[in-house]
Amino acid sequence: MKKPAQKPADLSAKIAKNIRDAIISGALIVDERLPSEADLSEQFNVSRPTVREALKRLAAQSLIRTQRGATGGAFVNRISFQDAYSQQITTSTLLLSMNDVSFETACEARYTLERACAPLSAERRTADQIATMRTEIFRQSQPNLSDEAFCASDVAFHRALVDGAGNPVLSYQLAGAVEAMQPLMNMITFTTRSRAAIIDLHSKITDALEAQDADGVEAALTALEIYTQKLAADVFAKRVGRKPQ
Amino acid sequence: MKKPAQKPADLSAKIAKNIRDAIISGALIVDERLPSEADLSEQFNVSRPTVREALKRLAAQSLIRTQRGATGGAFVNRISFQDAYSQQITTSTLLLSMNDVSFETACEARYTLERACAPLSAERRTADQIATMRTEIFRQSQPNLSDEAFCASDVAFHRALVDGAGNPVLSYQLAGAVEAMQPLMNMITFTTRSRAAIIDLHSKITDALEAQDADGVEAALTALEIYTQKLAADVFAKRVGRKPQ
DNA sequence: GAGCATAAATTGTCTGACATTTGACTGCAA
DNA sequence: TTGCAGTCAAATGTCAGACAATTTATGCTC
Repeated sequence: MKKPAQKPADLSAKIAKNIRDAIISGALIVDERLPSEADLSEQFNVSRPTVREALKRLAAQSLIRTQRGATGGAFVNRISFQDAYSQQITTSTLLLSMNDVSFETACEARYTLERACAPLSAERRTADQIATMRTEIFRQSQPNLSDEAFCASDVAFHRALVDGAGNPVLSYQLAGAVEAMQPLMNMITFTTRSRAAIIDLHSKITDALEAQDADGVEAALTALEIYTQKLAADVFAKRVGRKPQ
Repeated sequence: MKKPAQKPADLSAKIAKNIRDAIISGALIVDERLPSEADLSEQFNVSRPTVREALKRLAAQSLIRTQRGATGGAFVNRISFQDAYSQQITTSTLLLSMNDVSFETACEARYTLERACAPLSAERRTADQIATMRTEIFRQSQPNLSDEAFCASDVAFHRALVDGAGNPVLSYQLAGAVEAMQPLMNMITFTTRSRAAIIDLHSKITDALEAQDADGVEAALTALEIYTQKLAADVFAKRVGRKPQ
């Protein structure tokens, strides 16, 4: 007996929620194999395509992975920091670009969070991280560097600073804040003069970090925030001047 | 002419990536309608179920929404802070529970980020937020409160503190850090004595915030972090004592 | 012109089939 | 017994076609 006229109301979303809750609650543990698609379609009394749509939703959140073949199937995925990074960056980037978040607000959030890392980084930074920062500073000083490349190097510099805190949870949380700012930063055209100012502040930050001077790092970060805000304000003022509407 | 033997290699993932990139790059703007599933299946030369799997992946990330009916279809979704919150909390919670992140590390990250908000909150907190915090403190002082309810109130208290900074980006970033801690916090059994100590510190925080004393807020938060870490250490010590392995 | 019935477009779901992949099994030979 | 090759089976990946449900637009009637 078939039931062709069931209750069409986003069944795949319901099934996805059901399985997701099982994973979050711990009823399904890491690396555990889910029933096969055929079994699931029987359990939930839906067709296999519907089950598959549900599984794809979960796969999009990195909650499961699938594997073909005889011993294949869907397995509960251990979410890696890398997975979480990239997801958060995607979400944060779109959130900023779609919601008319002002440069000012995003910039303030970013530097506020980054300053929070200063004490820990000053205490724990490794020689490798200092070296990375100095490498990026050198790269930033190359005159023929494009604005995009300059921004990318800037991100790498700040990530090294954050990673210096030696706390993966902190690094993860800040990855979104720092990287999501990049598209906004890319709107700024960096002149030779402004690059020099930024590089100078980057050097101050690195020096203070090497000297384990937390207050010095914070002060330089604050100066960098103020300078960045000023640059952005100039850009926007010019745009308004050129295009009143 | 059919091509039954194409190139089976996660077509739905490729299509999803294709559309996702178009959204991120701005080629598809908010509220723009995607082609119908039939059109997409023709464009990408795949079947409709495959297209649907791709769309469900995007829906799981809140990148699109779908609507049935004559003028229905898939539309680029404006990601709300609410959407971003819940996604980030899910990811952060699982990240912590699946990766053996120590209580110590997570707690340090959380309070580090929270302290970062202190200066801004001290400056901008509204009367409403102060009132919310005092309400939660009162709730926490009820003797018959369950541990879970106590933790939930704790989260609400700290969210009010963070929201006091008046920066939605900051609130969004910290939501993950604060809420993801809750399952870890729930492992702690709060005695009457420890609740009293926490409530006392919460009061100190609120008082300092009301007085716009940023240093006072930071100091109280640090004290709270130290006390929380001590509570957790005691719990773990007891467990090890009871269960040697 | 207003109201109602119908049509059309689109997503949601089902069914059945085939392709592909990959581990396991079986049987044979050394 | 061991090693190897071929076959098989289970599972996911994909396709095709169909029907159901929903929502809007259209046209017809009064």
